[in-house]
Amino acid sequence: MKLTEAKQQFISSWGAFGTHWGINRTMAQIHALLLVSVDPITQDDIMEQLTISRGNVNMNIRDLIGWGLVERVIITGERKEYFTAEKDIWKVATKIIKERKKRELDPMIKLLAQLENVEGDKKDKDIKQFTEVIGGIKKLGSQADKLLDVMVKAEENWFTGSVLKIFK
Amino acid sequence: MKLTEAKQQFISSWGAFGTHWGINRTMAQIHALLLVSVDPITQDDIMEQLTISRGNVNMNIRDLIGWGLVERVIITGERKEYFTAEKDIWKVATKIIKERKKRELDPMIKLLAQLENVEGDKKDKDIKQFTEVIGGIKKLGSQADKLLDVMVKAEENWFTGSVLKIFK
DNA sequence: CTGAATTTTCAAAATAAATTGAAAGCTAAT
DNA sequence: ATTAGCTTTCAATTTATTTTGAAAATTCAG
Repeated sequence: MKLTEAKQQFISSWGAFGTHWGINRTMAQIHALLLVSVDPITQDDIMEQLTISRGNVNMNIRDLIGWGLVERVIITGERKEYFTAEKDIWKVATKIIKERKKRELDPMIKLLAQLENVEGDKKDKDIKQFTEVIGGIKKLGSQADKLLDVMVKAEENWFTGSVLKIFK
Repeated sequence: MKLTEAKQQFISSWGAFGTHWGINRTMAQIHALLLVSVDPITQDDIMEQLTISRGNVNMNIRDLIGWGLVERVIITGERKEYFTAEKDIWKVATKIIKERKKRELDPMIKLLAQLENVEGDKKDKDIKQFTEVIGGIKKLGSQADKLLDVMVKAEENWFTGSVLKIFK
């Protein structure tokens, strides 16, 4: 496979994968394009390469910047803004984990904690089952939360090493 | 908060969370309803409680069964089918992990492996950067894959224990 | 300050995804 | 073999999400 074809394939597949994870297809594609672009590129470059509108590029780029995955680059002498993506995949992963944890996992745990305090007789069959299920999810969520915290703070080789160690 | 209100809250929030993870809102709500229902319930019960159509319930229930999260229950003497959800959250989590790994992570790693074999001079700047990025994602994906494999095979207390151990 | 270049916004349009409901398909009892 | 009771399917509709593109806002050079 040729490089151009491979890049194209990567961009389109990355977009498809994104949709399975609650990520907008175009955002994932823009991210993919920036990942495989050696030098910073402009909004016009992105519009052209992915054949999407200016507004679309602009909104998604800002989202990606919000996720800390892309940043603006000022090129002296140039009027236009250039963009570049973080290429270190471990950093990309930790940023995504950190952000999703904050946006989704943390609020969920908070909600579950509230639901656990349902009023009524704790010995009642229905209440018992409800608090057990909610408590179980909360516990699992908190555990995952802690694990992800450790991962985010750790170095990539910690991840690699620990996993391999588990296998002996 | 009263039990009925808490259940309602859980169902609607669980549905909302689902959408952030690429899961259809209604499927998540049906799952939530089954999680907090002590006894098995019928399609009609679900239709009524969530005010959704028969077809919708049927399709999503079948999907949930496909994920191994819900199962049919035959109640002797009853003509209707009843449904019940796995209540052990650890089992729920491992089933979801196993299934998403198979459906999404594994194919992604396979694709990346193909893209790594892009033809051309490995010293070429563009090719080098491309294979580095793809290789990095593949490595991270494989590592995650292995970690998830271990988790799925392990017991819940392994997860809890290991995490706590990391904290010393 | 002026205006050309560029970025941002957002209502409207297009597209994609979820939902309905009625018809068709089963199944089990008689 | 018939049929009532229940389940499944899927084309049509509704709803939700994404995308567009032109206008407004911003930026910066002269």
